[in-house]
Amino acid sequence: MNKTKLTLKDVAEQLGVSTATISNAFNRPDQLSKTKREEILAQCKKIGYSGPNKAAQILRKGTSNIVALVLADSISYMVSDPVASTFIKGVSSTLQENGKHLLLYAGDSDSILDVVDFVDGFICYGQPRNSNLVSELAVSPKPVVTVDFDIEDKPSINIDNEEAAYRVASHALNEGDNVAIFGLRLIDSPSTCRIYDNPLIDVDSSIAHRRLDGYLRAATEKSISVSNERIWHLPESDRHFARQAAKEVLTSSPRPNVVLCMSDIIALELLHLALEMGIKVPEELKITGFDGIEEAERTRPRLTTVCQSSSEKGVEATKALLNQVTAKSTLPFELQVGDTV
Amino acid sequence: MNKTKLTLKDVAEQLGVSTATISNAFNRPDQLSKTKREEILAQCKKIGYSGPNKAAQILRKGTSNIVALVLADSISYMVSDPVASTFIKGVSSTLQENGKHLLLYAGDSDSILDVVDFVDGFICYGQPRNSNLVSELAVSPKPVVTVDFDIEDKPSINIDNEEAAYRVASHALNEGDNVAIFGLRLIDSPSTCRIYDNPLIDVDSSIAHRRLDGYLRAATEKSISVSNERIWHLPESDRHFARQAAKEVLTSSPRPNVVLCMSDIIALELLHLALEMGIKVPEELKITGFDGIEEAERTRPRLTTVCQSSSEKGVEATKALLNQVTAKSTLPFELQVGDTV
DNA sequence: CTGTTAGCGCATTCAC
DNA sequence: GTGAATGCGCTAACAG
Repeated sequence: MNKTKLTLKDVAEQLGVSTATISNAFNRPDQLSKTKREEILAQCKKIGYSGPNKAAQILRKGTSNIVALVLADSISYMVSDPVASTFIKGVSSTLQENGKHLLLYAGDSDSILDVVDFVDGFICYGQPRNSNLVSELAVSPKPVVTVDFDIEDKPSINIDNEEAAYRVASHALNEGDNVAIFGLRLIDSPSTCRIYDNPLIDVDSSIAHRRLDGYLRAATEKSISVSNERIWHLPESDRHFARQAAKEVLTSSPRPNVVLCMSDIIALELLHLALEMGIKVPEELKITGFDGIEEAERTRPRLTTVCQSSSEKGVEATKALLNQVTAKSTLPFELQVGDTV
Repeated sequence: MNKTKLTLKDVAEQLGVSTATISNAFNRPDQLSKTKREEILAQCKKIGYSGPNKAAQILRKGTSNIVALVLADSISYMVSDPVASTFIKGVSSTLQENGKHLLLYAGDSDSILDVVDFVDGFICYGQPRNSNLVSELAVSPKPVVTVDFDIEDKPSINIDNEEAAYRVASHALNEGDNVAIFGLRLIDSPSTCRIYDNPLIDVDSSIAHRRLDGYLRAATEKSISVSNERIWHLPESDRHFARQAAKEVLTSSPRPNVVLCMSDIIALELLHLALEMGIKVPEELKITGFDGIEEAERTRPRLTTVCQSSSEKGVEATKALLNQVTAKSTLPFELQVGDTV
């Protein structure tokens, strides 16, 4: 048992060969004979040398096999969100297949600078809460792939949110409907509220605004107008925020007969509260969701929603990063008709 | 705009000071005057130098601020499990507070050797599916903290699983009861089944066997015997596995009037199926869970279970790692009486 | 308080 | 196929 950790140099001395030979045995099999290589590896194993030091390799090679997944929010929040965790699944399984490691990075961190030097690239899932990260990613020397939002000149994975929202809303709406919308992060407020005349945030870049565009396009086509006091802002796709909005909307008068929700989580919360209150769905209240999470499939009545495959997004984003793809790509979505419309 | 990335040496030259001064300005404020330091930092900012290269620091200092969280299973599975994701929350928030980064590591990986050189330590949550990892962690030169299982001589965070199981079972059981148990990973099988005479796995180290001990102690005290055909094995705490076990147990004859479940997820699935089948809970069927997840609090009737704070486990494990604690510690649990017993 | 120097452990030239 | 030399970018020790 050696007390101090073996280095490549130690091993080379012990085996009576040069350091390059040991290095090649581990990294470049073509540089030496098969028998010699295997002999060396066997010897190394015997003396307890498990290969070149990774920290040194990172410096020397400039690659670490570590990919940073930058989340929109704190890790705490994202990891319990079913949509985000499904995305993480897709990323992690693809990384694992390719021998890469996953570093989880919070979107409310100050900066990516303290990892940019040693990670091989970034997957950025949703617009980070700290917009500083976006600027840093934009000029990062390491590859970046964004998902559910865009950075100029960087590859991205998206669905057509406007069209998806339009499709589900078109399915739900009829002329004369009284419509409310549960939106996500539309204005700059930490709590659930109607948007009224508050300034909208990230109108150009946020998917929430694309979805809103789609909803409103469908409404307009049916000659329905939706005023700003019928549009709720929820800071997160979270059932607690949703519950409050649901209470407000279901006790408002006149009560809307359609509520378009920007996520399944908030749609389900509304659905539950409506049923508790004895409101008939869809006869008295129609509800649409967004995402297509598993819980929505299990719930009765089944939620009408737009399915996007979050895990596939994760897979595609990871592949795009690993293969140095530079194009932006748009994934398909699917209208899923349930019982709530 | 410099095309090639600036190094500390470049900067030192440009500013006309030595490399050590630049290094000290960033790393050891006490080594130079405040004014000089601030002047240097300002200059660096101006020329676009954001600090010493982290990859080089990792090699030089031997620390990276990266902590690996080794999960029991694939990341895919763990990230959607509410108990695990709550644990991850605790870990990630504590790491973030301390400026550390989180590397997620799958328990079905081949080896920890490809990260051991550059991470600062390991938190191991549950016994990794690949037992090889346990051997490697046992001799790791980097600090290790285990949670929900033990490695000799390494600090750990646990609850008293035997006692917790005993307590909830004692609450549920009455003399003459017909008892079934839904256990986790009791035998080596990838599918739901009764354990019969199959060889039990990890009897000494697994928390599932401690819980089983507790259940059986409570049963024995009430003069109840539980045969091996009344004990189910589920490979994971997953609703799909649970559904199958639930079907089996609810259609078995004589049907048990108490089912002790080793997780809330599987208890809830059993509860749902029982209600679908028109079985009255708790009159005809009593159910206990384990963990105390949020969904169990929301569900009606409320599940009787044992609450353990997974997020606190995460916090404590992280603190133990960062503070180099060496003692094993046991966290409290709490019996949560609901409506299902 | 500041500058010089010697590695951290390795991979890659380039000669042989 | 192999071995010696250079430096990846930095920090800690030391000398001034």
